Amino acid sequence: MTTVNALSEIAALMGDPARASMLSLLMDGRAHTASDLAHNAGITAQTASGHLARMVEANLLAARAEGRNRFYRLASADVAHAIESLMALAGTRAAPASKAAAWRRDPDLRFCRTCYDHLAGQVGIAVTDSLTQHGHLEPEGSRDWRLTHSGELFCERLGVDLDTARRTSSRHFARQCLDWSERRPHISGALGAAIADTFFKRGWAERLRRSRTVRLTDSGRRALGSHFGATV
Amino acid sequence: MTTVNALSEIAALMGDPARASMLSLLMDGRAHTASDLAHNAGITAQTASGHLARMVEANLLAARAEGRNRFYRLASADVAHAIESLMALAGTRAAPASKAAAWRRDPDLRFCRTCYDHLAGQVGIAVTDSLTQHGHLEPEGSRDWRLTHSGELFCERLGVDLDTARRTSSRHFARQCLDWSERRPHISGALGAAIADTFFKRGWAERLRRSRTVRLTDSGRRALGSHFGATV
DNA sequence: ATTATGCTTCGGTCTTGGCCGAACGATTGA
DNA sequence: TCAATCGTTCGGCCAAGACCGAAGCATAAT
Repeated sequence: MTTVNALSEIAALMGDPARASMLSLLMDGRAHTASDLAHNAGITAQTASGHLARMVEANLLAARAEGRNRFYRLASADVAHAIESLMALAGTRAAPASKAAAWRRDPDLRFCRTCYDHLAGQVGIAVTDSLTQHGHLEPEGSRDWRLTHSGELFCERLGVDLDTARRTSSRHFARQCLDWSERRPHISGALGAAIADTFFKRGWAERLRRSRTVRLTDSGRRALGSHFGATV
Repeated sequence: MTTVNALSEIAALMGDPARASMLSLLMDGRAHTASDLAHNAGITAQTASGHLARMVEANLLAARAEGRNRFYRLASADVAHAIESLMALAGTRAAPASKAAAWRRDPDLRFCRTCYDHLAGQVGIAVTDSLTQHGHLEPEGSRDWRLTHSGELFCERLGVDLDTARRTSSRHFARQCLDWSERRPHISGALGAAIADTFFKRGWAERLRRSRTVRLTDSGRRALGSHFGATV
């Protein structure tokens, strides 16, 4: 039964503190240089290089060379989701007053963050809820959404790049992603990423330096009200 | 940021081959004795005892003493689902002709297996589909099902112990669980477990020795036709 | 009582693998 | 061409932890 080995190999890769630190940083969905990841994990470049090579080998990460830099990112949304599921599990540990669960109570992280490449937290839920309540989005099956005709018009009015989103055929267009802090689904997939892009491009939200936390700007707060009819 | 430590600690626990082997065995949803788990993992009882204690400490497992035996089981369905997500990730490894992915092609496992404590695979999907198509079950939200009035009558006629299922209030009653082989949701939660129980009690299905594989008996095949209007 | 079985704790061995210093290759800029 | 930067490979050091033998403590069977 090789299923056991496969499980332990993948888990062992995630089980090293240095590698887990790198994976956590990469959970923001962006690509980071090797030295960036090394510094963040508190190890030297040589050591990091070995870790990164092993994770690329195991298809957890993808690497892209650019000049003398080398950028690493999570290999797929599946990897991100597996990491999220482990984090959620870690959060439910019984240890009373466990410090390990402190991050789950981080109010900024619960308010707005990136989940791989789309918006999550209260803001992600607010956007998703607004779209469904206005009939722009409908659940389709148990894991997808369907963008209605009115939804297409709404997105175009907002400046969401639907064409590019549709063109990435290798990827689910509109996916339901379970939000660990809100315990409800928000929108992910190519459409979710395109919507998040719009938020960043129009200055409604900005990523924080070294974390998944996203700050909603004042204009973003206004936009949520005027475009989505939501207050957060 | 302690989220990193939490992630690496949980993953490291799953990352040891012996522990992964135990977890895999426990994925059948049943409780196993310490010696059973030790033998299955190919290690001595002392070593296994240490592993088990650590996993209980981390709330991955729950232990129950019975006579001079000690039974261990997965602590929650969440643990089972996290393991499934890692296994799914391991299955998508690029390695061409990888032996690690062989188990994903096991036809018996795809046909019928236990997923923690309910039925999965083609049979699990067939049961779920039949219930929804006859209006006994309706999707509720993105992660649950609702048992309709006709569904209650149907279950009672079948001999499903709805009272007990309802009484386990600590648990979701009817949950959608994504089937990795069929890529569609089947029914889990207390109701899913009660339905699986019925299949075993009435001799429609039987668990195989040391695996998650479930064999559908001849009477089970007939029952699927007569009660559920399904052929598999 | 005595013996057998299941499980655990303790102590010690040994392998695995993470880590860094040093050296090297590749790319960019002066 | 020379220097600076980023990344990698190599070699050796070292600690974490997986493993087992021996012993102890329950519970159950005779």
